[in-house]
Amino acid sequence: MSRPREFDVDRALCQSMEMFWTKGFKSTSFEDLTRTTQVKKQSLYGVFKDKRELFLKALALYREQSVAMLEELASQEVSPLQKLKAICDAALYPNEEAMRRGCFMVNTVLEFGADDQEINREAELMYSQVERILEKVIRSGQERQLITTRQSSKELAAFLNNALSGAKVMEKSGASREQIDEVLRTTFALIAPENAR
Amino acid sequence: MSRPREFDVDRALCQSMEMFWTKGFKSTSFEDLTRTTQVKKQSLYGVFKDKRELFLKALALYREQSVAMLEELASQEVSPLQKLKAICDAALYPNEEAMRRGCFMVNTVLEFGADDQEINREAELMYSQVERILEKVIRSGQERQLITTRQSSKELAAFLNNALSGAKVMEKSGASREQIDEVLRTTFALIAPENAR
DNA sequence: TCCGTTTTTGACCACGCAGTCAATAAAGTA
DNA sequence: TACTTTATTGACTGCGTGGTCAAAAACGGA
Repeated sequence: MSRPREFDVDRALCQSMEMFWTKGFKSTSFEDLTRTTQVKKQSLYGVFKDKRELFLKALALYREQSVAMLEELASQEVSPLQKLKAICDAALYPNEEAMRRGCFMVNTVLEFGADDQEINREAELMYSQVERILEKVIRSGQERQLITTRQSSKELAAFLNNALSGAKVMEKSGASREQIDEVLRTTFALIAPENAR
Repeated sequence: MSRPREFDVDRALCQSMEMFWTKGFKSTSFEDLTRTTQVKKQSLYGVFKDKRELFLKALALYREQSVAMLEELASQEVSPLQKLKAICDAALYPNEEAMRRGCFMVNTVLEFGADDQEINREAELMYSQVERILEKVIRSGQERQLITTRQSSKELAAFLNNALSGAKVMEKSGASREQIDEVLRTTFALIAPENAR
């Protein structure tokens, strides 16, 4: 009936995500996108309304991938504290380049600010999903008496998530992994003074 | 000898800082700057080499002002824990608009990323100055047995500073003050379980 | 083989941007 | 008052940008 599309939309979206993650929204030009995706401008516009829609789709993809990775880790058969540590590691260092790029969601929230509702809806979604995962693991740690501070699992999850945000800022500002890990060690030591190794 | 300058450089720098703080580097156009400062383009160029130099000066000014404010708070005659709380409050809510703008330094680090050495030198300077202040207060809290966790003052200062970074991200992402304060309460409760009210 | 539909392609446009130029104005000095 | 020096002013420039247009190409169906 008609000419079929020659490029893989998911692939292009994924590559665009990498680009936006690395350079941010404003600093990524459409030419950057056509170069990395090898898809011509008009073909992208045929699928995505404009640069912003492509960005929002890329951001949602990032959230889905990240949350899926953390959920996977939370379902492993290790102790709750080890799970928490693994989740933090994965959130901060999901792959090789992440140290330079930081967290796409944090970068984005900071770039767009408090006024952009669509962006902030996405960010809140990620925050709540990550906190839900953290809370579940923390609760199981409390049930096994590994975490005995008097705070609720919800409070601790929000607290830990916040510490992660801070670490993601450090990451982007070029702090060494050792510096970041020291902060994280302190954080864990405060949550589980007896059992944080 | 020659015609004297008509505008106040410090005043223009301060106004530029507000602008950059609100909109970031890339999103602030030179026209934004000439409008808020009421100084014509060429006059600004007469004092500052280019937009970037003006930005760097504004960033340094922000750091100086912020650190001075925190130092002032640290020298008040109240208990160390109250001091810490006051410092955190001042770091997060230095004035009315800060909730929307977040922290200029965190915003900047996230905008420029790990590659910009000049920016990161400035950020590291602020980090180290703030941590030095925090550490001093924490140490006095330890000496008075108000803080009895086993971590060193240096570790706790880095940890607290990191929690502040996280809170600054929440701030910029439009979280409510109540949400932020809850995280901060948890943070203080973990540092000083007995004495954090 | 021809037609209708949709993708592809590259040229194109209007705009906002940082930074520059050259003419003019204003001060101090002699 | 004339001269030197610097600040001011507004017009200008070149570039990169997101987004559009219209022609050409490729496919499926008849």
